Amino acid sequence: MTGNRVLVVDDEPGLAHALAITLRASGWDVATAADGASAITSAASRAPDVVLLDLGLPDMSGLDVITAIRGWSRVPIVVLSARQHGEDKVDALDAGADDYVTKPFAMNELLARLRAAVRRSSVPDDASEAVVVAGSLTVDLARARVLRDGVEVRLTPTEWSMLEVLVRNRGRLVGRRQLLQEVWGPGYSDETHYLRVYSAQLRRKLEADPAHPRHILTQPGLGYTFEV
Amino acid sequence: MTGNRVLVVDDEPGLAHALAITLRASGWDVATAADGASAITSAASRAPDVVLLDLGLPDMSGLDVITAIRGWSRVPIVVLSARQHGEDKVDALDAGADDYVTKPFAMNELLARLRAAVRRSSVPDDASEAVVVAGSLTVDLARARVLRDGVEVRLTPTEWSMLEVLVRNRGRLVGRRQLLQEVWGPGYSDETHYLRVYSAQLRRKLEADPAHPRHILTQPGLGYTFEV
DNA sequence: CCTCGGCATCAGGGTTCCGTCAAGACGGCC
DNA sequence: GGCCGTCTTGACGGAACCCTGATGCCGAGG
Repeated sequence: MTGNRVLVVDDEPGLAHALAITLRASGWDVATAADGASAITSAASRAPDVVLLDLGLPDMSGLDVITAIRGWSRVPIVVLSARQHGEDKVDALDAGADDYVTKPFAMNELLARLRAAVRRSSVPDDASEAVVVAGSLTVDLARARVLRDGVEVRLTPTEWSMLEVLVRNRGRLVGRRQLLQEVWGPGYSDETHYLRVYSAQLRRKLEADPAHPRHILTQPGLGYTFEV
Repeated sequence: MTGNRVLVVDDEPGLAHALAITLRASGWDVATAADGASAITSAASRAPDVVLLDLGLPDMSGLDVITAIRGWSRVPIVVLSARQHGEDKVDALDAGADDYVTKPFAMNELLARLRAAVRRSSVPDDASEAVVVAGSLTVDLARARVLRDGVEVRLTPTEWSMLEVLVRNRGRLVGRRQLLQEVWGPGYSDETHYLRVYSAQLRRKLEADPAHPRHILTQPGLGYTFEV
């Protein structure tokens, strides 16, 4: 776990300093930023392995920082926030954050979550020859085919498109809006009914027990996740 | 994987810098270009092993850059784009790009695709594999001949061209647009009717039961696949 | 207790897509 | 010029698919 780069974004010098010391002691290569603008440029120029982002910044909203970084990078973002309520937790995760830690926090927990975030993101995705196996399901992204218990399952174009997006983002939350845009195109961001219809069809074709799915999971209010 | 040369074409300094750092850390020899004109000249003078091209350039369309490079070089081109929807993905692949990565992307995925692109380009077609046997069918790609149950089947030039594309991509999905472009050339991307006519003719000549084909399979809404 | 919003499921109708046949259009060759 | 194989284009039946509305379920909130 040594040598991984973390970008710490926090405007409180004391906390930022404490975090930097602790992280360096754990073998991290630490860079810091005190505001949103420098956080974005630093994320671009230094290519960190994970970003630790405090939502309370002086110059801009933490959500905008997430959105800006997500404009081009999938680097894992772990959010740090004082808010107790789940309101902005949902917003942050929807904007593209990977995990969420509420202040006050235990340093051990924070370290564990950073490690977990890096571990998840380091799963390579060689799409040109990708065959994803999830239980009795086999999804061949190159051939556009799905096998269930070894037999081919016939999917319609829209079903396949939706499954493809979910599988390419396997293990990650795919927001309702993102899913709608990637499958149906821009302008369909609010047709959430489509998602229900097609997730149900996919589950009927792919899940052993469609009422209790094990792979195509609903994250209420957020979106869907494909679990391996 | 060391020593391979990559040309990074991106007009965002931050992102280009981040890409250069990450690629160098992975053993690539990196050159950069910030606009389309210098990208083309650099591709010509430096002869990179792969080109990583951001579609959003200031001076010219990314598609024109692809077309220009394809005018004299077969270097693999991996396209980077902000668009979520597959609209210009199809355009880029039709113009001659080899692969496509959508922002936001995971660095691991990008590295994997670059490696895959170089690997594919460095493995020329092996003459020993130029004869493909599928059931009672034998397709000789080098001699442009087809045998069915040992007797030669006479194909028209267009029929052979379509079969050749399918067989060279045997086991993989060949998209409708890709098929049309490779057989009829650019500008025929929407003439899907041709595909129906010629797939029917090929099936009549090659399949034992043309109504229930075992080799030339259609994937509704997507394209065709040759199955061995 | 009732309402309300989000999710899952089902069914039908309009539309698109595929396969098929066949008639012109085109071009090479004698 | 006429013949012949090939390519293009049109028409049509049937199947598959996509969208949409209706209904029921569940949990949150008043």
